[in-house]
Amino acid sequence: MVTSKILSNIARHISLTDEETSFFISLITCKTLPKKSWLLQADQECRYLSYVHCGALRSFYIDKAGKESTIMFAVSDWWITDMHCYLNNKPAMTHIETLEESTVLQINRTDFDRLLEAVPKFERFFRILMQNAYTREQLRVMENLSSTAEERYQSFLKKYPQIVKQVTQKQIASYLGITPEFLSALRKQKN
Amino acid sequence: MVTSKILSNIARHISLTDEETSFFISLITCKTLPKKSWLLQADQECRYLSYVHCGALRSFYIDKAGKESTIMFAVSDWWITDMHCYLNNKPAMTHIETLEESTVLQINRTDFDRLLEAVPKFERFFRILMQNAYTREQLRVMENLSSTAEERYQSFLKKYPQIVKQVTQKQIASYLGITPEFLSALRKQKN
DNA sequence: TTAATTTCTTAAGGTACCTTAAGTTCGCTA
DNA sequence: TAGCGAACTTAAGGTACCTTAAGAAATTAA
Repeated sequence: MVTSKILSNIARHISLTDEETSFFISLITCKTLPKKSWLLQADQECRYLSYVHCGALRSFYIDKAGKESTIMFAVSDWWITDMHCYLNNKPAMTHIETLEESTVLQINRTDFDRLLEAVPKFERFFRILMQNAYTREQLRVMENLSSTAEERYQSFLKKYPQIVKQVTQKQIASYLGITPEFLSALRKQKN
Repeated sequence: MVTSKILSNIARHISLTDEETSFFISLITCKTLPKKSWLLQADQECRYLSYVHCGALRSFYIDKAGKESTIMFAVSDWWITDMHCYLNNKPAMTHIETLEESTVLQINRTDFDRLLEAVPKFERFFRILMQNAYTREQLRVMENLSSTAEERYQSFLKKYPQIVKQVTQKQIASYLGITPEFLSALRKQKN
């Protein structure tokens, strides 16, 4: 199992002893999924918080009308789950699919609690992770409220140049909250 | 200074010793602001994280075109700040105004760090606070992407019945991302 | 390589929501 | 208690973005 990447992700915010490191590693499991497979489906129990070692994933919501809305993309070194349902033990509201072959390191809910209890430093780590996730979502809400589709698209290109390379326009459109047809029209008029 | 409310807010997630409690209290300051005053203005340094003891506040963003977008409302027992700028010591992007006379308990950035260092239990407290804020924002993004204005308005009424009583329709409209005129039209057709 | 599938594009017609502007009601302050 | 400014309403005309449908291009499967 490849753990150096996840350990340096963690080391960005907290320092672990060797013992703490091995304990953490004992709690995570590695999973490799082929392209276009499910990491999670709506209504399933959301068992895992996943760190993306490599690959690309997308979480999305399907409303009653059947329309997909992309909640987030996760590429190498990102964390992904249906956070609300993972933390509150509720059936998942979202789907998570692989966009290419992906390897993830996972921790289940019980072990997550054990980890926080045994190594309180992880409270700090996840506080910072949640903090960043919160402010990122808040900025996204602000942008959705105050910008046009064109501006949001330009901002997405600028903010996530790596993701742009790994996902389709249809998926970007559903992240921006517009139709693929309209995104296509926007792209045409700019170039 | 009235501290029982903020202490039971904290006690919902962590238990403090008497000593920890007094240390925490030594770090917070109390401020009462009249109606229609500023807790924060854009471009100012964002010094404080504020707990709303009583009253009602609103944080909002003003874009280049001068349009206001409401980011959040905070009534009694909520926490509010420009989180991104508070945590990263950047000039505020948002404004926070009182909608009525309000009393807030505040902690400045330096003391926030001292608190987390001296009483690591607060890492847990703020992890949970950030977690909840994150999942709330994520649900809002989902709703903004997948629902009509009418649906978002109904959902707002249901989710925040207390807030509805304390804010104007113009402010609700700017939270939903629609014009007050359109909100007025929506309300007409339903009743 | 071809066939099948999916993505991307184009275009015409439609709708949700906006802008402007005016009138009405509400809530302050004099 | 009147008068002023803000909030709310109404309505007409406008625009950003959607829906549908079809064809072209790219990707995948065989």
